[in-house]
Amino acid sequence: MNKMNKKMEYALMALKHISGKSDQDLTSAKEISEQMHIPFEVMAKVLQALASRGLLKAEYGASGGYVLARPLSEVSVHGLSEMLEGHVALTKCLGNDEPCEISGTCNITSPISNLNKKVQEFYKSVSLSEVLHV
Amino acid sequence: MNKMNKKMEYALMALKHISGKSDQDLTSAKEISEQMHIPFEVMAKVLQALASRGLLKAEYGASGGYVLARPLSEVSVHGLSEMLEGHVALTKCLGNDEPCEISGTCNITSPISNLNKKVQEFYKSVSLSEVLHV
DNA sequence: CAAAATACGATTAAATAAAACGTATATAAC
DNA sequence: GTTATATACGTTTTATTTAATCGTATTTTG
Repeated sequence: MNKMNKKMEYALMALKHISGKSDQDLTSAKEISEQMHIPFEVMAKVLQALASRGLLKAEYGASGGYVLARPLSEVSVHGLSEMLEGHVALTKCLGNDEPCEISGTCNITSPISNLNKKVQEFYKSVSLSEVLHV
Repeated sequence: MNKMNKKMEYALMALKHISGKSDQDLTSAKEISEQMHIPFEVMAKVLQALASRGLLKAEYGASGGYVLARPLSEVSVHGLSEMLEGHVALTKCLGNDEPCEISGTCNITSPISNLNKKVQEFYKSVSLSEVLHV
């Protein structure tokens, strides 16, 4: 129940790291992965995901790297997890892609849906700048 | 990030089922597992866990079963997940049993701890009666 | 052109969760 | 008392999910 995954941890570490630098100072995936002792390939993918969703801006080529594209105060924890994982929900059946095998006899369809909504609202209410103290 | 596990789902289903009956009407693990199409052994363990933590009262023998021991308004979602999983936290490093391999270079120790506290407070604020509409 | 960076699909490995198995114990019905 | 049915609980196996690795392409600086 309710555990954070590595992608999320790595993303928070990277954002904390990047937000401590000036806008002209690019940060490479290698730089973060080495300083934080995180596998390079995994860190790179996390940064790519954040860049493709518009939170970071990527510069190609040698001496390239990433820089913040939006202020962290504008992005919530929920927003970040959506950038990394797409649709986020308490259970698979809420994603409506898979109808769930026991949906015919399930007696908590509505309760789960309501709780899910509450949880999402909570995570939407917490900004990244608040979490990271930046 | 933030997914509910099966134990939790099964527990909510069982509590919803049990709470719809009178205090004299015992509910067996078999009854719930068959009606909800949940593996009997798994359902049985969930009920045992809830009984050992005082949320349910167990009656032995033929015609035995479970009955609510405490009102659901007194127990939170956080409380329920603790009954099923013990210590609950966003990350393993917060459980302080395992010190985490990158703790020396981790730059989000305090942010994670603060976020974890907020999340726990949120889940403590939601009662089971509220979730289950009982 | 060579070096160093992002981009991204595919595969493999590790960790976790879920389910199944086996046995013991308690109690009601007969 | 014997049988049937229930809880109790530790162990093992299987399935699923997550994390990490591999391989290759593209871009840009020097």
